[in-house]
Amino acid sequence: MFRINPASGKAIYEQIMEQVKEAAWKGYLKPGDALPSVRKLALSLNVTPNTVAKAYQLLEKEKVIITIRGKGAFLAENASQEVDKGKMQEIKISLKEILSELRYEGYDEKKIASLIHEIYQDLEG
Amino acid sequence: MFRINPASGKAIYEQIMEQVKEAAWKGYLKPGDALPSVRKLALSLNVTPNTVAKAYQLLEKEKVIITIRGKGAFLAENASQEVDKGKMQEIKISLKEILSELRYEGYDEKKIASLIHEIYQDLEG
Amino acid sequence: MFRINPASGKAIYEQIMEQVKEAAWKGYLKPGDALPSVRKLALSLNVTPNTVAKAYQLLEKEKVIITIRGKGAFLAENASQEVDKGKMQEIKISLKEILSELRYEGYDEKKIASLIHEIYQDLEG
Amino acid sequence: MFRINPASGKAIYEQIMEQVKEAAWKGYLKPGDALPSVRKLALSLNVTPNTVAKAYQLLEKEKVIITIRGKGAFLAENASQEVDKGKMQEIKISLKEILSELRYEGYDEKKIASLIHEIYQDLEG
DNA sequence: GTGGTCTAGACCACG
DNA sequence: GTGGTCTAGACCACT
Repeated sequence: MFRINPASGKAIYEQIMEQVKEAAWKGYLKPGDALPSVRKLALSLNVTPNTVAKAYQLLEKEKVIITIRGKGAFLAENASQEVDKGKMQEIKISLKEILSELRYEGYDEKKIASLIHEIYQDLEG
Repeated sequence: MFRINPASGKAIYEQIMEQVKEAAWKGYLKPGDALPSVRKLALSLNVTPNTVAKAYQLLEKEKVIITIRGKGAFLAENASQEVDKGKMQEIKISLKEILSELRYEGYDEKKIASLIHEIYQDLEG
Repeated sequence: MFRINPASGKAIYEQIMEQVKEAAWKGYLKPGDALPSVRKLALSLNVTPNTVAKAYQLLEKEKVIITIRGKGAFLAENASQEVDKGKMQEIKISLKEILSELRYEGYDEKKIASLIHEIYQDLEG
Repeated sequence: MFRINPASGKAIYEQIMEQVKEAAWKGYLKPGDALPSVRKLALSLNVTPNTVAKAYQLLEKEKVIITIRGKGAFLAENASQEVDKGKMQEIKISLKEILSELRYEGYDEKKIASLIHEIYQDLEG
């Protein structure tokens, strides 16, 4: 269900968090749905349970999931709202960094716009 | 000349690198201009010279500056002229991911273009 | 596993980098293999961990190894597979200069080929 | 007469030494010929006289030139022999390093030989 | 004065 | 345990 890339530079627990959020966001997981147990997910990702547990704890803090002792973790009722809230800000920050890089590579606003157009068309295709 | 924020979460040497690039882009530094010496910048930023040196060495690897032993560091003549192919590909991939996410968020090309414009203006400030 | 010569004139971190590359080339290290940890290698070479870390970080920039926080450093999967274009051009330029000098020394293509062969055999040993 | 590149990474005094040796070797300077004075050369290279003086002193140590107080520096009678002596060893070392790099980039002896051939033909052309 | 390298030690995040 | 970063101080070569 989830995939991680240990060599990506990003912390594994963050990758797990992102994947849960993405699943919630794209509708693969709906409010009330059960998440895989810490142990099972740890096994399937070939990671220590500690790492998965950390991701789940942080997700609960962000009110994306709810954990019930002895039963497991479930997607919160208003998870997608919570997810959306942070998402746009993250996207904007990433976009800002990339634009800054592009600018340094000699791209002015016009060239950037044209690049964006090109990539967007690529997505549609 | 440069400012860093030790509490920003980003490594100091990375912040220095970004500021040099930004100064180059905004024209505060022109090709051939001398950068502040490692020691002086370290003093003014209240950082150890090692940290500044690390930033400068990485900038030299990226061909943003040229350092000459015993003389100092200077903005490279062709800074940002020849676009780094490998880097551009990385940037395009990141951009593609972000655009893809934006589309999920319901952004069409027009809204994306407007968002880009907004962020770009922000960078100029 | 690795040996350095502090009196060789070459920087220690460069020697480490070369030795890793050599081990990769000679097959002592295969893609995915773990490198000795920064601290262990530092101990066995009688160097500070910083020096080893510098070598490893530069090797990662060159995509020779992959480091994973908390796990260690590993030989990259595609080490030496995709040839670095920029680097190849630098190598060719150097080679051209050397061949030019050899020609001045009176070496014709045949003698050069024989010299190359001799040095190459030397490397293998 | 001489050209240096302050950004080449090589020490300037070494570059001057190499250029004198090259001039001797290629016959531009013959035994007994006067070298430019320290001050004049320093001026024309836009370098401090100290740097030129250092190069000349080392060249005298290597018996490539002879300096006479109040008169200047002159190419030694047997300069080209002295020059040749060290030259081949330097070339071999450089060649070894380059072959090592090539090997790491995935070139086996056959590919190296073919590359050498190609570059050699280029020189002839 | 300049940058390049190294040491010895520390703290942090991650697994 | 791992690597990533930073500090404080040292020595060196070069200009």
